Amino acid sequence: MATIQDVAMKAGVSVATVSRVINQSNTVAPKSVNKVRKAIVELGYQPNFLARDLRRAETNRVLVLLQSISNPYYATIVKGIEDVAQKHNYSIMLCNTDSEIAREKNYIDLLGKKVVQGAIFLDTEMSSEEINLLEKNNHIVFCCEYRPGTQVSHVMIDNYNAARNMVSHLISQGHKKIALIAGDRHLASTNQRYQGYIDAMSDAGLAVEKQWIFWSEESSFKMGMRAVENFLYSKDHPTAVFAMSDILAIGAIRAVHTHGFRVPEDIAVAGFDGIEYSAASVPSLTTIVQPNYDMGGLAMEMLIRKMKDGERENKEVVLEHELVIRESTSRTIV
Amino acid sequence: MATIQDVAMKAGVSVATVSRVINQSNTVAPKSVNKVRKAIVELGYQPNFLARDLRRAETNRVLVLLQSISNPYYATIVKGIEDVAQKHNYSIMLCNTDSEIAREKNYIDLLGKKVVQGAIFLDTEMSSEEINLLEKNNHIVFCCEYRPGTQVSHVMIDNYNAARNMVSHLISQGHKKIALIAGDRHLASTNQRYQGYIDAMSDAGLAVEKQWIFWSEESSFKMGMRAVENFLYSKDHPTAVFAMSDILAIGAIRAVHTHGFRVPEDIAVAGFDGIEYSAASVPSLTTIVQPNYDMGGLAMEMLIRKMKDGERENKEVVLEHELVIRESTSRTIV
DNA sequence: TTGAAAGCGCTAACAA
DNA sequence: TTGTTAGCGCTTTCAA
Repeated sequence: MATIQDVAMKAGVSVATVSRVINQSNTVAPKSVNKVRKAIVELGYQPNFLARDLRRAETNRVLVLLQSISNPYYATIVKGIEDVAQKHNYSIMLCNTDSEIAREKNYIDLLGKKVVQGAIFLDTEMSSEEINLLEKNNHIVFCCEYRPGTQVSHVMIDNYNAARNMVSHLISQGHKKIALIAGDRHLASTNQRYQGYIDAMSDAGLAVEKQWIFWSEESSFKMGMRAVENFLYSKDHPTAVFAMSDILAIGAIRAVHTHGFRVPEDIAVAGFDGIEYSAASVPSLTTIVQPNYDMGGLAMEMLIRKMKDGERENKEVVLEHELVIRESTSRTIV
Repeated sequence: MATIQDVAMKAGVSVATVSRVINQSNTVAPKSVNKVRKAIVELGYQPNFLARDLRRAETNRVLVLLQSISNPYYATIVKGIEDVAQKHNYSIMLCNTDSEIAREKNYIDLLGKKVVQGAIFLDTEMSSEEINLLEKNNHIVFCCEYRPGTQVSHVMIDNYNAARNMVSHLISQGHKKIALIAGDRHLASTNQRYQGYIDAMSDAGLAVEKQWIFWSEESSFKMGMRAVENFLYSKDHPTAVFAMSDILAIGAIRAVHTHGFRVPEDIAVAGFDGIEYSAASVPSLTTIVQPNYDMGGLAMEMLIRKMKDGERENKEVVLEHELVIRESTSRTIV
């Protein structure tokens, strides 16, 4: 384990000079640069980042907190974050919280412990008070989600109008009885989408039956299936289902099939998010495509401005969504 | 930003005593413990881990390298790794390489730079020489995969027999013309599965046509679709397709449908991995379920033994797989 | 253009 | 039971 001392010794210069070479200072004589380079190669030297980071009081590392990487929705967002991070010489620590508060707390502590310089939340179990407190002393940004009652930068789509668009589409296909598979009530996006659904229905003069709404804390195939089983055997059952995530929607499609009905002929199903699988499922899934890559990238850029330029202001950035109509809601296509 | 100095000052003790309290040494007088605890709370002190890690020359952090979190196959493995890591007080750094050698190199350098103490590879672009070199000076373990020609601990299933089982199942369903969608040729698992396919066919006295084998470097829906399009319009087209991953298989199913054929009636499709989708797809997918959670956990345990106990020996651990038959290959079920 | 030396915040050996 | 102090490996200021 060669240290900078060893390199200095071998090259016959001081550690300061070695440090200058490593950090591309241009005040080192070419001859010295060569000697140092040679010594570095010969010793297989790599600088100890713990020492460097301690000394510089910066790690160029940020935390990215998500519920679980098993949710494909996150994949593209993370790619956007990573690409921007890399461009600015930051690296990211991806952390699965599994929605466990203790696990999340552990990771968040990495901020106070100086292991990371900032954090992007794709998801959190913290209360709005905790979030506001955290924001006071740390650089944080929310991506694709945020907690109502907090003042923290975030980048999102217009979830209210996206949901409205989707429900209007279903109505335009002739549906009058439209069920909703809703997500976690604590999330802003859930509430906004819920309101979009309610308003679209009421604007069309359609009633919303309580038994058509299924609340699912968790976005999983299983919950999508369970929701459909709930609807199918209720009296006056819905002819269309709007799920707040593609995963829920795909579970819903599966359950409709399992029970011997067809999508979209018997029941139409629509999702939300635009994950890759939405295009590959059978039938392909009508969904709201979120600009996930860009949202991730923008969130990272906002975070970098906070960390580098000390920007204190918190902003809301809203990006465009897109309604993509596919087989699962199309009466004309099989 | 309170430091240990500040706490010592406030509590009226030395930094050593504060350090002892933080690290649960039981040689501190209860009265001192209380004073220190109080000061810590009042100052909102958190130890600087960069300093601690530098001093201790350990970070209790390990690297987990994978190609992309968008592959749901990794989700359960990572969960297994994380749970074991947490139990032993390690935390993991999850890194997407995107199969880019430069990005991978960057992450691997974190070993030499002392940011992490070990690494688990779910995937790598490195050559066997590079891997062997890396293993000399670092603690590394391969999980669910390995590179032939390397001497590195790894945990896997018996890919050869798993593939054989699957192809035999297809043959038992009456198929004689069975196509293969193969993965990245550099991976051991690909070669083993390939050989299993070849041997199962030849044991049954069945011919393997060259045009029935589609090599796909990448495990994506798109490649699964492309493969099927290739097969569909070849003369003497196959009646069954064995894909080396569930993602490829689901893409294949999608393409069969798109072209107006049915699964499994016209073409049966089998996958490999046992990802969550495999049960939720329409039709549900016959696949080889790998014990992903256990494989991840075991890999982490092997790594911990190397890091903590300095175990040098490299082992191969082989776990059981399971053939799960579902709709996509079943003639009896619709 | 270079080197000496201070010091980042912590742990741990040693002495008291 | 406690405090003093060296030092982990690096960067950076200051002086030469």
